[in-house]
Amino acid sequence: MKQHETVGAVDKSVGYVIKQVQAALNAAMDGVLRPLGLTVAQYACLELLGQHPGLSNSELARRAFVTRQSMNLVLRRLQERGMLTRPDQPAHGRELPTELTPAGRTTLHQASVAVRAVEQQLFSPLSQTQQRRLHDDLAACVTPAPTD
Amino acid sequence: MKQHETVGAVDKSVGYVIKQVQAALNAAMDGVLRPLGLTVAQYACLELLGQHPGLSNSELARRAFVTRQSMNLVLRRLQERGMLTRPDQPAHGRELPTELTPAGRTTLHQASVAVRAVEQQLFSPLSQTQQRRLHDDLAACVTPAPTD
DNA sequence: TGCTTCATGTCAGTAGTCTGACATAGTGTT
DNA sequence: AACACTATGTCAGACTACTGACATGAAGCA
Repeated sequence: MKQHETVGAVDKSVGYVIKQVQAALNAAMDGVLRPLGLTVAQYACLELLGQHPGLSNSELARRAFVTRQSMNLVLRRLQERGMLTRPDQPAHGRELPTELTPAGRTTLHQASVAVRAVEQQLFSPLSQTQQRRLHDDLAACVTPAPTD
Repeated sequence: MKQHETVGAVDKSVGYVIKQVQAALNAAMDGVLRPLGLTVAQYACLELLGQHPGLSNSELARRAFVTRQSMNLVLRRLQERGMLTRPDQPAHGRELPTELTPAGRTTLHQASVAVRAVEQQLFSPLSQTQQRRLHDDLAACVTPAPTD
């Protein structure tokens, strides 16, 4: 309704724009994953396991930016659906290394293709060079210090 | 534990790095806002109202990237704590324009200072020029088309 | 005027995530 | 060997956010 408002300070904030892009990406991912019967968290779990087989619950949680308890539920749901397997006995400590089943790999492939397309479309306003620069700038903010 | 793994594909994804930075920012904001008795969503609501007084519930929800229902609860909590006021009768349609109270403005000021410091610290690895470039690149992905 | 369409505010139910807590296994220190 | 410390998996409860639905007010059109 009020389009005549001048651009406020939040729009100048990098944090706000990051949240904006992240929200758009999340909504778009949800749109393509829902028909596949997957939530964004479940997809993240499958993608991580596809690239790093044998990750434990805690490690998956860290890399998906959720708590162990949340990831535990995600794993349980996916295991019930036969998309992954966990050993009954811990191999090393208390860790239960998780592996994808063939069914999980199939679902992951479909989801991965769809998500990749969504991401590509979202960042299409940027050139390949700009996208790489964007990636590196963001990565520099989360890597502690390039002291080595 | 497994540090010898080569960097996987998700780390090359722009979407993943965005999620990573957003998670770090959210955690850091939560850390400084919790002592003030505010959630991130409540802070976002106050900040939006501080910069755009009189926004309606729906408009606040859109700008904070949550649903109307969620923002409705946020407003109710903040109103109970005397930080904002809503008219009993809608002025125009069904919109109830919200305004900050002096108490709300005071709390907002403290929170705003803290959040600004957090953000500044998170993006400190980047120069001012790089931060502006980062902002513009991200903004280009959410603005439909610069055809005009 | 009457009808359609859309947006807003709100209620109820559901699902997902978080916090707090506990037992267990490995590591390091004395 | 004994202890403290850390990390993992898991259970229970509370909280937050979302989906679905409804009534109301405004705007557009026949």
